[in-house]
Amino acid sequence: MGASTSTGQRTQRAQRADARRNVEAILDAATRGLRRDPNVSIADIAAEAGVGRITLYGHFKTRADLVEAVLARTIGHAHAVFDGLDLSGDPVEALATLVTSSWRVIEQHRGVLGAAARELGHERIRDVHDDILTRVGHLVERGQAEGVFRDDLPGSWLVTVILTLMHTAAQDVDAGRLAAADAGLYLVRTLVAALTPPGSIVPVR
Amino acid sequence: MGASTSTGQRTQRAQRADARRNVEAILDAATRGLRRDPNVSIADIAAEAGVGRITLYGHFKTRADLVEAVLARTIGHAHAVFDGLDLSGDPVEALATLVTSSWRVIEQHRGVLGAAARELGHERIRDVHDDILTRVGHLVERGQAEGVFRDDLPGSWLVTVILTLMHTAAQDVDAGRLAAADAGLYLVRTLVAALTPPGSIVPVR
DNA sequence: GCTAACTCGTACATTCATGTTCAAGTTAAT
DNA sequence: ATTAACTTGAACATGAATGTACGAGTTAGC
Repeated sequence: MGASTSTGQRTQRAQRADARRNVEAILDAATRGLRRDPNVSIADIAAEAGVGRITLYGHFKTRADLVEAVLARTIGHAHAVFDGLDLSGDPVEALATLVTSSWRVIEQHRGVLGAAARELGHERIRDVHDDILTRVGHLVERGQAEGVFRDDLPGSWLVTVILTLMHTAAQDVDAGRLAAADAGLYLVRTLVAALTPPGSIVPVR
Repeated sequence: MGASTSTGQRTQRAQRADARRNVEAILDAATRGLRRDPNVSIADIAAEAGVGRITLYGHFKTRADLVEAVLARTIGHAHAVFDGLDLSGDPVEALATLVTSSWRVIEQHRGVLGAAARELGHERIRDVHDDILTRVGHLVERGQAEGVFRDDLPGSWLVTVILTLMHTAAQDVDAGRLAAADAGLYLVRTLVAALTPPGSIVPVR
């Protein structure tokens, strides 16, 4: 990471507390800024973080370094959320759990990934994005195999529908068009219905 | 429009054929470029249109003029498609008609709107976007009133779901992840199921 | 054939963003 | 109290994009 080194790299004292606070503030500001506008300037990020541009450059050598750090942190968050999910058992319940727990993370994830792709190239993010696709894909396949999810449409399309609507719900919440408290419920109802096999009854939730 | 004047503005002959061809080529290139990257440069647009940058500036005084022209043309196309749709009768069939006929237009529309919003401001596009929202909204309301669309979710959310998935399907087609021939069918199946009231059977299509 | 519309590359001015350098003040940690 | 880590604005260099100006060649339409 482009930020100042930890004790491991120098045999002196660890990074100062105000430096650590500033690094987090910069990463927070960069995350918000990049999702809003992938071309957000370094000056704007620094201003929103409440630090000088020079200070930002003290922690991140280049813009690409900063974006890389944002990407790494975002991926870490996403993995933390997904690793904590129990997606075994009834696929419909697992889908509800997945959707309710991760719609926020998905939106951050895709927003940052989009910005990072422009900055760092698609290669850098392909493998990390695939991880989430794979997890959701396995759930969809399991549901299709058990006959509780429709199999007249390919799993890849259903995965796209799931991720896209989670992203959309989060954007609507950010835009004030949807209450955060409603997002999970709306998503679960919409997606469970969308995945219900033709000829079957849409579950009441 | 920022392009060269028609006969109406000067009492000389109409715009030359090669000039009209170039204007269309520029608008086509700008539409593609803006959807790909809202910050696409004037130089790139001109190159893709196969004209000189100076020629482009001969037809459009500024970048904002060009974006405005792209917006106007895109809106015109969308209206032409929507005006030609018969959305009366069975709401489920009407939804299928809407989706099958306009997923391509929706993607163009939203891509250009997004780019135009950054360039021209959100005010300029609010009223044009509302028209399509209104038409889709009326269909959703009719379906809810007739009991064939779920009413445990607000119409505004269902409209968002419809438009978002059409946009997504078109993006997947552009990206090669989805065959164009499959897009309409996948969308219809997914959306009809998503809108089926809980406790009802998902229609087989 | 004539002529005005149309086209063009190069050069230029301006603006903005990135990244670097400088000296010096502030402050966290010992 | 000390000191090294951390912070800072201004100035600067570089590159990229927008928009303008120039003279001149091309061509569509009459």
